[in-house]
Amino acid sequence: MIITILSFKGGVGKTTTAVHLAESLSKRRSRKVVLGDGDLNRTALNWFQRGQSHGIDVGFTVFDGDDDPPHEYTDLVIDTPARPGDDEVLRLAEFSDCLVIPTNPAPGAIEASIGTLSRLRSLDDSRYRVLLTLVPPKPSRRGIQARDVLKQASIPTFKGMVQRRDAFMDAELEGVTVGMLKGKAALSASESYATVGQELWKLTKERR
Amino acid sequence: MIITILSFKGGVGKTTTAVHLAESLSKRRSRKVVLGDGDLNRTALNWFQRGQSHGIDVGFTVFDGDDDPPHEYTDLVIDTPARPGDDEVLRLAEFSDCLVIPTNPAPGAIEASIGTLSRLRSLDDSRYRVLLTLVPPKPSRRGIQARDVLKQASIPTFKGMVQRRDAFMDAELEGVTVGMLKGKAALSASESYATVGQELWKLTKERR
Amino acid sequence: MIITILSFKGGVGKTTTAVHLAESLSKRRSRKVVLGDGDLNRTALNWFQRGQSHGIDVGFTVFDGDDDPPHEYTDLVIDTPARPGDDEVLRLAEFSDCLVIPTNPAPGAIEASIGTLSRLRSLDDSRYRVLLTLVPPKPSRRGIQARDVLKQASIPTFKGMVQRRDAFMDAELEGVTVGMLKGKAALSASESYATVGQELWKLTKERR
Amino acid sequence: MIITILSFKGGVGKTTTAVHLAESLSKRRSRKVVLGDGDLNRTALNWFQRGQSHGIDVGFTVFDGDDDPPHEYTDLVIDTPARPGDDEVLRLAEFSDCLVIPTNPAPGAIEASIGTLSRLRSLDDSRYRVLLTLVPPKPSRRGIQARDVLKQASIPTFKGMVQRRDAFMDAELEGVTVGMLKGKAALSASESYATVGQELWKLTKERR
DNA sequence: TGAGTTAGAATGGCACCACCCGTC
DNA sequence: GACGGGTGGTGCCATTCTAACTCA
Repeated sequence: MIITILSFKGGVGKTTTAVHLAESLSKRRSRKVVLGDGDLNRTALNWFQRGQSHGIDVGFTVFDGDDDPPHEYTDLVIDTPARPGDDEVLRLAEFSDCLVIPTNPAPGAIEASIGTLSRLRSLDDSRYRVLLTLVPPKPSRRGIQARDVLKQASIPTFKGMVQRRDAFMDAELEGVTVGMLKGKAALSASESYATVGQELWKLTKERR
Repeated sequence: MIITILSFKGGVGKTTTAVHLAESLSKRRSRKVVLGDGDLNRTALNWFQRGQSHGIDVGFTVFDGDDDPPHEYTDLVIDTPARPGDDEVLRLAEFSDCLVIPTNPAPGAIEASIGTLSRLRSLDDSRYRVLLTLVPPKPSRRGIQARDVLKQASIPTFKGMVQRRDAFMDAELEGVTVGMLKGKAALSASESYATVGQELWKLTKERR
Repeated sequence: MIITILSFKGGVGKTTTAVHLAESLSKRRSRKVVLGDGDLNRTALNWFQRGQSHGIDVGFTVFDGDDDPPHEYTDLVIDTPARPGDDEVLRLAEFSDCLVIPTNPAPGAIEASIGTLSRLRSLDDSRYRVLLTLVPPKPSRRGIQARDVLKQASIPTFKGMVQRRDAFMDAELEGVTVGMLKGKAALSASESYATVGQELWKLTKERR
Repeated sequence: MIITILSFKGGVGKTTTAVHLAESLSKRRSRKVVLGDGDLNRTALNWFQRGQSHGIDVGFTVFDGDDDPPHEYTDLVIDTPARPGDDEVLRLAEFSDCLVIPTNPAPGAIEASIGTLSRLRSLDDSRYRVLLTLVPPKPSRRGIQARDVLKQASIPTFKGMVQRRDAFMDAELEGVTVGMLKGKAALSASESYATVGQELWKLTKERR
């Protein structure tokens, strides 16, 4: 299975999403997951470089997107560079079982996603999902409002949203996934991606 | 005076910084400020397109970075596309009175800034400043820690930091600057950029 | 008042003693204390260099022992290089109100102190004191045994002893004194030097 | 084979390391080990002077570093005076099969080692190893943290670390090595140096 | 419109428990 | 083998700040 993560704006948690969806997949029975880091900053590679020095195993393999992938895997998660062109998006959609498009609730990011995705009407709705990330905690309704705006533009979204949490920064700093950190906040953060991973799993069921 | 806003990662508040520093400059006596939107998403243009329909004047002019600037101005603020190359940074520094480099406290953004800036040792320290943006509110020490890390890498930073606040999203949504919104939060947000603007003004004093 | 810290072996807490006795003195009313770092590694200077970057004031001034001391002070604490010769010890004793000789309970350190000090019979007993440092915690009797051995050689010691504690490493790492750290351990560590400082104050009473 | 023990700070267990590595070597088949005491306090000579009166044989010979070594030996361990200069270190490295640099986890000692060793970039990495000594027992993470710091400065360390134990003082007091004492603590202490001795043996394999 | 209230996030302080060392 | 002490980890509470809601 091939999952491609892309976004039309930077800083929306693209690499965080790639890493944690890869982890979510790798926890399923007899799945060998590899994560291809195609980001220009090589954020995912840097992420786990910090952890490898502490001898930590995350359950999946990260490789440079410019290199060939490892020989054997069941699932490939691709972290793409930001701002792909329209044809590039269509090509990636053709190539992948599902496009995951993380977007934070900022007007600019939402607008960029809507602008591009409503232009690409040839995209199959079951082939992609927008994931709301960096959502402010609960008294704020930014997340729900953003999802409403996307729904009104008939753009499919994940039901699950990922809250904005310092634990994600901690995880990146330590070179691990949030699930490997201790504490209530980390657990909650981990669960949010687990939920999204489950949605993704169901969505791609018939294509496996 | 020419102020160039650049960043090595997306989603760190580059356009927000450009807009509010332009506003801060435009409030000084007999200054005519123009903001050149060079961002690939044209975020700044979209921002004020929303406001213009409400007949709002923000005190400065925004123009497409691919076009020529308006004929008369005293200060030019440039919002650049993300991820400039090393030579591009040096060229912009040569061209500008000051580079402003917004960075959020996430490890990836800090690392990208340090990586590039410590490589460019030919950069004059008085020619650029890193601005910490999207800083979590006070119980969190992420902002101070990030500034310490930058200081340790002997990278000059603005003393003032910009907190993460929903008011900035509101402002973008309304097509105005935060200073035009009501409420305590908006006032505080506006003041943080005013402080940075003052630092910037002092910094570029001798070059005016 | 001039207090000179010397030792006949390295790694017995000489700089730690100098720093915390300087602090103890500086807490007395209207005392201006300066600490001269004569150690070859400049440990005391490095110590507070770490703290100064955080804008911390320790209540006394540290200066390079090769330079002239600051103009105005009431008390001068000198951290000397290790292993002074016999004549050097006598010269320092002449020059100072009190020699403080930190020694840990290891056989080699005790032996070195006894060897040198019992050779220097011309030393006035009120002019110097051995301070037992890095003493293992209470079930261990190393500290008391060491003090007995010194007493048997009729070498004057401080009644107070300084326990071995991780808090001292923490303080050095943070560039502060233990009294500035939080926690029960740090408080206890701070009190032990306060006690020694009080003994030292009484001892040098008639010479002030 | 020539093993040189040196350190940039005093009181880090230099002589203890020299003695126990000499013992470790002397236990190998058909090895005649001599230990040259170059320390200014002649700690090693004093150490075994205490034991010789009890008619104890430690398996290797200790001689004064200012004298000529005994005529026949296969391995020479040298206990040097503290704080060698840069050129002295290079000369000793040239002269020896391996430099062993004991360092305790105190900030000052670690810093001194890093400062000197990272300056001497001409040193062959296979020619020296830092040995962490006097490491606090297990709940404390000082040892591991210190090793991480050294690793980050790309300074090679022994994998084995030597814990801080009263048994080492007992051994020095009795004039024997820890392996000759009874009790669980002494056994554990002995094993830690045996492990380091094994690492050292493998490291110098090709040079023998 | 403005003040007070509420929920949630994040840090700091605190007590409690586990592990290990050294003595009896 | 039992006990006292140091160190680190965990869980709990208090504090501070944000954003939304409510009431006058």
